[in-house]
Amino acid sequence: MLRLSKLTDYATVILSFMAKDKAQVLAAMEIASMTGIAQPTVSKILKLLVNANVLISTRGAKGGYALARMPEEISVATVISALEGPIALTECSISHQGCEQASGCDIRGNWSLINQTIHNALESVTLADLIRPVALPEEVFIPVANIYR
Amino acid sequence: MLRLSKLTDYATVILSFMAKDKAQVLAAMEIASMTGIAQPTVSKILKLLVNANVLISTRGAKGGYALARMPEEISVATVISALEGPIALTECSISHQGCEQASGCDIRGNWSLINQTIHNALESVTLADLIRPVALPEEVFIPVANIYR
DNA sequence: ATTAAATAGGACTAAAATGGTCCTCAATTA
DNA sequence: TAATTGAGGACCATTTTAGTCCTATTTAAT
Repeated sequence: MLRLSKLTDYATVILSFMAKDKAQVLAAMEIASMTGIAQPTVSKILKLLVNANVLISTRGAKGGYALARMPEEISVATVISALEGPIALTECSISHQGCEQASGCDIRGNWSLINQTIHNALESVTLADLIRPVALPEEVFIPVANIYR
Repeated sequence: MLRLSKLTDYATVILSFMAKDKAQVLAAMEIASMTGIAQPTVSKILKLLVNANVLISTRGAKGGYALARMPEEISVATVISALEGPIALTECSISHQGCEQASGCDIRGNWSLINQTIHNALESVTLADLIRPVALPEEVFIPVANIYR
């Protein structure tokens, strides 16, 4: 489905919450209770975001997590790769190693163009964009079956 | 990793092969031996592509599969959704049903913009583009660890 | 100093998705 | 009628993902 993992989805919810909250430092437990996501899961996600330099953590009592920079400076691409690793549609996009043996492999080189396009799209959207309220048009409910045609 | 499934990857290889081959109709077994992909797997993929109206099948002796239309008319988006279902990064992109209870859900509406962008990117690339030989720059080998930064 | 509150790091388990194979039925040609 | 080929779906093994938990480390407050 070319879909994001659940954890990535949670991460955007958590980050959006943090970006909107005026408090600078929030403990994992606070975030968990505010977002309704289980605390161990929240902690797991926060750790990954710290490793990716999206968040800064403070240990010890009164510790917690804070955004490492302004929401405008945090792209969706960064968040996705923090949770899921590099954004690459095919294995070949990471490295062409060992692809030469497949008879159709020369074709796949063109995937890099597609990858680049998608990466650019995700890079251009920031956390600030995500929290900006959009007037969504009236929701139209479409049964999933219909989407498959 | 936001990556395509292996089957989708195979599908592009198979379709590229078919687009380049002058024969109009190819049996699953022929395709399997030419591409090096196991025959049962090839069959599975071909069936999915028929259901998505990307291929046309002919049963019986001398039967096989042929492209339903010109390579220029077959988008990568079509191929991906044939194999993996609708292209939607988040569940909410398919339907917002039941999202209202989450405190951060109003944020996710903006995902639809991202989805649209990516969908457009994939829609704009066709099978014809995939088989067009590209002069790929000298491959630079980057250890995966470095990509994670 | 000691205690309590937090994060860091990683092991572990259960559930879900994926990849891959196989079997039976239907259609077509020779 | 026999041989060839696709249709459809069941099935299983493997991998991935989600989620939890445990132990160590760090810091603040008393």
